[in-house]
Amino acid sequence: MPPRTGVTRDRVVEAAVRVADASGAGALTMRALAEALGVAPMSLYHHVPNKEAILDAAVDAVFAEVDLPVVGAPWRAELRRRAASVRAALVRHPWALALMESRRNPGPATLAHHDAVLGTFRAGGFSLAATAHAYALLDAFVYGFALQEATLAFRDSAGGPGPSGAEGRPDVAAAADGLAEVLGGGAYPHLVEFVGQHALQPGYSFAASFEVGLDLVLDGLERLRARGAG
Amino acid sequence: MPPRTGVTRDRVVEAAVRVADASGAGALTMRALAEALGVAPMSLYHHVPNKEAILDAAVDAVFAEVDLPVVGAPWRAELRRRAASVRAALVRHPWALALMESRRNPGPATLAHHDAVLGTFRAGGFSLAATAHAYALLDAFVYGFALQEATLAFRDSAGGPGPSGAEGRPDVAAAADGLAEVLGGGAYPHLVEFVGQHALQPGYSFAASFEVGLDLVLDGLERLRARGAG
DNA sequence: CCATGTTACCTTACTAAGTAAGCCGTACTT
DNA sequence: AAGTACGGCTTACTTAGTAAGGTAACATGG
Repeated sequence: MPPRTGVTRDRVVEAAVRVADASGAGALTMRALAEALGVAPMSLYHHVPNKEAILDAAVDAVFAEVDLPVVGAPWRAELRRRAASVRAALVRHPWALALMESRRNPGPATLAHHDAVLGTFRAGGFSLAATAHAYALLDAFVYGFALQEATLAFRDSAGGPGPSGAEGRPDVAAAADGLAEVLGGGAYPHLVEFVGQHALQPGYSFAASFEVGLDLVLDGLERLRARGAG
Repeated sequence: MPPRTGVTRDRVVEAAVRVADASGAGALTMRALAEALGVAPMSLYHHVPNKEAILDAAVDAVFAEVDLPVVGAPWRAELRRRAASVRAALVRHPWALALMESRRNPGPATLAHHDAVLGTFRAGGFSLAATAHAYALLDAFVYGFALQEATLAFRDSAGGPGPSGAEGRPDVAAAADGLAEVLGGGAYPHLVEFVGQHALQPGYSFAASFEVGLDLVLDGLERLRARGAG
């Protein structure tokens, strides 16, 4: 059914991102990918050496979506924007984070990304040593936050019109119930307080902590920079 | 050759951790696990419903290794110790982080862990809202840092008297060579500067950034706490 | 204009992994 | 002593990655 307009490496990667977005990383099989392209499974191997290469390229495609900081512009604003952009990309493509961890071969977009960030730090007055610490801290925060969001996320079904078996269930409720059993006993009092009095309250949003944390991190970087320069 | 002393659920989990530690998450198959226990693959299913449950339990086992903060003791020192302990556990069990992301059922050790951290924040004077932001930031940093370490996967020291098997291979050199090809062209100048002038320099250690980042984060938490209280 | 090669795709089949189904011996209960 | 439940075994089905090799359409050079 799909285009059939001839498969290319780029089309394979594009389809891989689409399939993973729609149905999760688990659904990203060579067969599913082939079907999405209207082609037999083994045909993919004429454009890509193996699945690993597809995953490498898919991760790089996600990096390519990130809004790069402008080297030389005020570092704090640039890196703030880029941090939000990275997080947004990882929210759009929740499967990417898990893959990044296992990828060993950075693609061109990934390298360009690192280069821009490093350049922004350096142009902003960070020493090499300070840049190392700063980059480690900033990305630890961004990736770690995204990791937590991914862990909290119950989105296992994504509303694609897939022909796969029905999967939509009250997962949230189920999880909450599951916890309720355990929590009832009086163990974990602080957890109960936190969940009951805060996390399950109407206005609560985990995502709101991103801005707060990011600003604290950027404050820390500024002090690190000042310290290094002094 | 293994014990053969009768399989139990705990033995299965213990063996799962051992296998994953020794050969990575990819090597953790039901068949490999069965062999490690001197048993046929299907025998495992008499003690565990499925592989998912084993992974859930393995993750919980890692949490069980973490040095919990003492609720009521000075929060900064307690949470500093706990952060280092979490990182150490994730370095000992590099496969755990990837699993955590996909686990949906926290075990008792995991719940106790969260409870202790939340309690430490609360007893330290953090409001519920501040606790939410603080916990998100702190764990984003810890997990994100561990994620980066896993990605870099060089584990540069840690210095403990670990009896773990020898692992030294020219992985670093290989990766560096791979990059060198690409970097040669003059693209990525900041990356070249950083790697050449800093990261590949003798004394460099990525792990050293953990302490620096952690202290900056804790400083931030202190300001968050003061702000919330004022 | 045909033989030859190249490209892009296909069919078959092998291997590894998770696990459903059901058999069997041992040991403890009654 | 007989029954029964437990713990382990064997078999076999399903899904996934991919090795091996086949084929049709088009390009090219003699």
